[in-house]
Amino acid sequence: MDTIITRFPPSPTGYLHIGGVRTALFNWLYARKTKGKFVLRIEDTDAARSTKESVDTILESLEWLGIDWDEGPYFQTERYDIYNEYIKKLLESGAAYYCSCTPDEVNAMREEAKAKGQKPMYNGKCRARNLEKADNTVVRLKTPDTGVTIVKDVVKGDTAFQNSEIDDFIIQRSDGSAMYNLAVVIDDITMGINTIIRGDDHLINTPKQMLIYEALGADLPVFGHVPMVLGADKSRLSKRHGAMSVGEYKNMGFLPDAMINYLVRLGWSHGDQEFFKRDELIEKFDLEHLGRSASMFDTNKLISLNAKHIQGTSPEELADHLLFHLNNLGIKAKNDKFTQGVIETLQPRSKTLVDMAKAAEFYYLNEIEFDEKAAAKFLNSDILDMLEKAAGYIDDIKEYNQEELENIFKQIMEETGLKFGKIAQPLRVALTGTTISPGIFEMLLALGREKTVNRIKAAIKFINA
RNA sequence: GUCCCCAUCGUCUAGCCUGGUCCAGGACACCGGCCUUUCACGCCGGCGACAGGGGUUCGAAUCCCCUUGGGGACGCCA
Repeated sequence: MDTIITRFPPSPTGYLHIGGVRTALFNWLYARKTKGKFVLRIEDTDAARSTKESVDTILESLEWLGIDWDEGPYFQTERYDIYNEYIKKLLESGAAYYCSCTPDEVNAMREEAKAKGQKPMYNGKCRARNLEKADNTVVRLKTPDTGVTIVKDVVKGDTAFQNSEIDDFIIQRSDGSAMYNLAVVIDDITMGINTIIRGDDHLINTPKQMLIYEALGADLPVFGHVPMVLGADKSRLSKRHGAMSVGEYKNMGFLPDAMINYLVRLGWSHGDQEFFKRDELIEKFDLEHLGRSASMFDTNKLISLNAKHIQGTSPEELADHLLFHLNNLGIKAKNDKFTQGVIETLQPRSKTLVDMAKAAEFYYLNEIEFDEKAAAKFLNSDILDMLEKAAGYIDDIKEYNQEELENIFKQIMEETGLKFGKIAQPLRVALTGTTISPGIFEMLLALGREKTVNRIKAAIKFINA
């Protein structure tokens, strides 16, 4: 087989949503897996709705997800000359013709067809009129009246469409611009796209597009129509289902790798495996195991996968992503040993990076603010002696490591007669302000000796006040 | 209205193509327990599905038909 060339063609009429990302992912994965090429094309022929901002956010989202492209972005609005060239060919060969019917007239035709219990269609009125180009003429493709067009689809199998169900659709508007179905086909032909994975809302467009390939004598690509992603109520994903854009998921503290893992797994499977690292996805992805039925977006599953990715990613790499969320909390941190140590203590107990950033906050504070209940329960004069000892011993040890710290705890337990829990919990409040934190030793280590001692002293002051 | 697609636990899915190893496996969520210095992680267990009806067959989640349900498309949008 020749080099696989896939593409992702978003229209810049809004942010990049989850369903779009998923099809982008399938195409990207397939290209990467086969060492092929992945082309990015912006379908901006709808002048009224396309915006530069949308293009920017789409590009940003793809970059955040780590979906890179080998060619493009191409813009359809810059390719009108190419489309016109092909439209001219189609006109010359008689495969297309000018039509002067007004929108009102065409509407009437549709109503008429509907009344007869048929699919609403243009009736081919201008087909044999041999009209010349004029101000208000559009160009239509002459489609066959009989026979069937069979879409061979790698995920759905064969689907036959009666040609009588396909009307002479418009390929060029009266203002001279190309319509979607034509632009897509011309682009795919000229860009050498040979594998097209897209949402199954396009399945109905496919026979139309095949007719254009045929009229041009071009080779057909491989088609694969994947089911759409539905909201939790089984309806089409829309704003009322909450977060839709990729950027929102970034803000909610999801890792790009988790996002990718979840989205690919939604509609594709590799036996029972749920967790995939990025490279593993590229290695194992295939077209054979794409599902045929629509699936619903489940945030819970995304969250759990995110937690697993947080656990399975190095602190150093995690830090790059966490800094963004720390910054959102007003914490200026760097990707250094300290932050990496902090992360290590938080990895098993964070489901999102937002959780992690919040839980990490106390490490960076200069002064701890004590939770009222926690302080009332644990910071009282009974433990003054213990805190004094802790501050002193910790300050004195030669090596600030787990072994030494454990020894100190043993010593304090002996000297005070307190059980481990009676020491750990007040200390926890002294150091973090609350009763909830990572394990006492790992936290002590991540905090560092200086902060630890200072905080214990501050707690002593607090009790004495 | 017409055409098209789809149908396994609440959700994501394995199994379906190449019928028997499936009184249907995994994961998320939920519930219980264990572990334990708090919170988590982890571990163990539980709950829970082949949409319905007809065929074909010795045998069907798997093949065929119908019904029902869900989704999509019918634009000088993409």
